[in-house]
Amino acid sequence: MSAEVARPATMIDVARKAGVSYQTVSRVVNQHASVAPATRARVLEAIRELEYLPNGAARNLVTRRSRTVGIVSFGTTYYGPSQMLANIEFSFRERAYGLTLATLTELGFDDLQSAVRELRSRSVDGIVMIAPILRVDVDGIRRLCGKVPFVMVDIALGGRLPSVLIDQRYGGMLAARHLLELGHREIAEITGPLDWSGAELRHDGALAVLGEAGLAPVMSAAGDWSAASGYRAAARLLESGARFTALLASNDQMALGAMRALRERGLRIPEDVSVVGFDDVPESAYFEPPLTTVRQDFASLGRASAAYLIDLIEQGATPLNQRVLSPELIARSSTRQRGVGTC
Amino acid sequence: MSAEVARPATMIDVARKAGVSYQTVSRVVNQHASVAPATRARVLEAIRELEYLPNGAARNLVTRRSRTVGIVSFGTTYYGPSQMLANIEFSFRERAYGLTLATLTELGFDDLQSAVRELRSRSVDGIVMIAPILRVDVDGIRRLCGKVPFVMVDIALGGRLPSVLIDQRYGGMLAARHLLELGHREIAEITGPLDWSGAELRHDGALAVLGEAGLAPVMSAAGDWSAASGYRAAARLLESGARFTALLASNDQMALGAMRALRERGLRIPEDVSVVGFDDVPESAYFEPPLTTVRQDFASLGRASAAYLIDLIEQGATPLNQRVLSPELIARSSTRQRGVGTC
DNA sequence: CGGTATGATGTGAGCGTTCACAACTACTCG
DNA sequence: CGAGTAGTTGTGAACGCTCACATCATACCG
Repeated sequence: MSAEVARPATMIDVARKAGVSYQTVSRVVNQHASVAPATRARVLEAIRELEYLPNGAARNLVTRRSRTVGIVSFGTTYYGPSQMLANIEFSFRERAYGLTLATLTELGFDDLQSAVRELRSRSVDGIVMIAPILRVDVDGIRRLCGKVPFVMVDIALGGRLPSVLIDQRYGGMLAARHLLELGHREIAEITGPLDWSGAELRHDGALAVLGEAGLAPVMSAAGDWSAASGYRAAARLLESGARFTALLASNDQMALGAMRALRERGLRIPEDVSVVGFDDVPESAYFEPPLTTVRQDFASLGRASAAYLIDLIEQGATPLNQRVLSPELIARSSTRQRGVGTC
Repeated sequence: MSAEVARPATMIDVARKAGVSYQTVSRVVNQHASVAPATRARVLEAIRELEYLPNGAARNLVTRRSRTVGIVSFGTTYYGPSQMLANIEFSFRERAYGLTLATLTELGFDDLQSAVRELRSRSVDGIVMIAPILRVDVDGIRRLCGKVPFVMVDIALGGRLPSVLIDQRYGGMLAARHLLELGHREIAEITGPLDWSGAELRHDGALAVLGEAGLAPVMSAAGDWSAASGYRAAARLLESGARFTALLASNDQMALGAMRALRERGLRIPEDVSVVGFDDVPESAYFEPPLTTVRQDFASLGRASAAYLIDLIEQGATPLNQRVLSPELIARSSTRQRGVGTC
């Protein structure tokens, strides 16, 4: 009998239909106790008939909470960031938090600032930053977030801000140590773009381990994470005339590109050159040859980040700290004892 | 002199500070014309000092718009979905739309329904569904979305719902035709999980082309998109004793896994077996050998989806239709004329 | 059986904004 | 010089919900 209204049904419409007050409807919707079973049933029926959907904006306005977290991310077309995003997202969903995205187009503080502002104006309950920027203005970020709890992902800040990360410096060390243990002394390196903190840290770790052994990379070239850039970097390395028996690539894609470049010059892997990657993308076990690499467990990272932020949101202040996960060396066939040819 | 308040500043605080009415502040914030330059300056100054941030919830409540679109996605750890998500996201950001995510954990209508409900209660202005589900309940989805405009991405519905897609069936045809042109007659196939519409369509396209030539795949095995599953599928193919000179894989990762399995059995690519992939992941040019594949242009797909949905949001009803992009065959070294050995 | 705890429901107010409208300048022009 | 007009500012109401409190009935206790 009632005319089909253009507006979506409101709580008052439901209340009228069910013959109760709007407050009772609110109680049913929010699963409050003290609603008589019969009343609840009547209300639920009205909700169904009117296709009532609670208006989140109104609710946020009055409660000042949204059960939504904001994610600031960067470079989500790359494997690492996209995996972090997907896993973090999944973990929040499990805990019934909604997600709002703010992707940066470049790695600068200005972009970061407007992203955080936007998220805050959407009244998120917390913020996750997957922003692998190198120079972090610790106080700037704290000021930016104000009272909104936040967690930095994948960035080493020595506990100066709440953060969850995989120790990439250690990963770089693992890779370098592996090559040293195999007897390599002439080691070349393909780094990622050095304004990414991950790239810097991996490089740093490798450098430290080589340094301890009184060594240094025979040469270093920077790529942009892509296989194509790995190919070009390796080509540059070879053309420079540098001699090396092992190559450290800062991610698996660049390692793949580099292996192709090496092979095209008639170098065999691992007989002539050992190659180590980073990330352990699911494909790397199927490369030719299967790639020795450093695994990063993005699923655990996602879970840990979500758990940490939810703690911050729901328990309030915790002692400021960082949670660190360790990467792991996965030895496959792209590395071998120095100077040992095919059997 | 004023006490530092716990609450974030509101429009009224700003108004008081600037000695104007809240409405004037609103005008400044929303860049309305007819505000005297001097007043505007005073207001902006007050905003800066109080670190005022507009409350999005309040704004949404009264305007019934949020300049936010919801994205329903699935399988964002996979290459295709993650690229679609990243590119769609980027395109919306360019047009100053915020994004809210709802990821499905499984491909069912129930999950889809609760995802859409959640997005609607967050009062999104529109919805993008990257849900490569096979069976789509067209009316169900239309009912679910109600008055909220939406666009389906990457799913062929024959124009029954607004959709943007890459013609994957045609992609399957391209791959198969390429192999036929090279003289192959015994063709095996590794499909994706057949409850993904993309997997089904690629398979379908290939089947159609082979059928026209009076052929059919000598054997078919299903994978789950991963390189590991491609490896296992190829192993199954080989163990079955089936003879084939070419292999059609439904994505590049499975092709990679398959190539490894073939090589382990002593088969050379492309001399003994030609292999075609699908997607053209950036790495596939660096596989061993570089992979012939079917390219999908996810950036264009993202742009087209965003543009379409924004049209729908801002212009209102357009003639129901679908926008179709064509994939493209990228011939590399993993395919070759049948029966022509190494030179 | 009066008084009190308990459960179920309703009422008023306010969250921070925008919209529609009103009102007040100061200027222009015949 | 008075009417008209454009530009600038202010006022009241409403958006849909939750919170704090008030109210009412029912049950329980000695």
